[in-house]
Amino acid sequence: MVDDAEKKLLADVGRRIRETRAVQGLSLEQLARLTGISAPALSLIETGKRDPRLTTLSRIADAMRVSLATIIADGSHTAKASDRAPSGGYDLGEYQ
Amino acid sequence: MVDDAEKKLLADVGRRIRETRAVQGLSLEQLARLTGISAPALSLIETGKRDPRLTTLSRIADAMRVSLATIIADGSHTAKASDRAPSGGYDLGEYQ
DNA sequence: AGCGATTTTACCGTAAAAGATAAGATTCCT
DNA sequence: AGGAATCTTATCTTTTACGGTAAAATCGCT
Repeated sequence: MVDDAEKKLLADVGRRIRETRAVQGLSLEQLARLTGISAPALSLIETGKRDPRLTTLSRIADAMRVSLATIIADGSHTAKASDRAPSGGYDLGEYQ
Repeated sequence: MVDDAEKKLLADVGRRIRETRAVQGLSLEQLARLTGISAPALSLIETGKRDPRLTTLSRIADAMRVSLATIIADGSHTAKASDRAPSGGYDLGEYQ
């Protein structure tokens, strides 16, 4: 996680979790009990300082009764799956 | 990761990654070069034997030019975000 | 069957996630 | 201002992801 786009991703996901939690009026302590994830760990995730595992995100989404997609919702290629990034960094080149 | 639903989640996500990779005609070795994730690690993820970090999934999605949502696409509450799980396991009870 | 490519598995080392706990720092009250 | 709840940060321990490498296993091929 040295990358810059990755830091943004973590920050965005964390912000969405925090917003969802706020809407439901849950404290970190309450969400910790519901998920089995400690409050300090949740805090780190919500503030984008930790790179959570897939099942960790899943437990958070489940506890708050929202889809994983709701929490992740990446801004980049968000839907169609048929969009070509014009020149987005990687180039398959000789491979493929 | 002792849970059963979590093992299913990892298996599902792994299967989707493998399918996407197959469609694009990439080998593990090629995807490894594109993502910076080793081929053995990718193999473990695709076979549901590893619980990947968020940025790891993101790098895989980016390399294959698909959205994170495409790869994750949880089956449970998959979209609307306004669906109430009738009694899906957790009960907020006194909290909330 | 045999060969090459691809994939899986095993082992080791490093880094980082996650739990527990405690101590600060904030925020929100009255 | 003072106090309580909430959130953040730090430290320590355990677990696990990840890379590298190498060895098996599997899967086309002709």
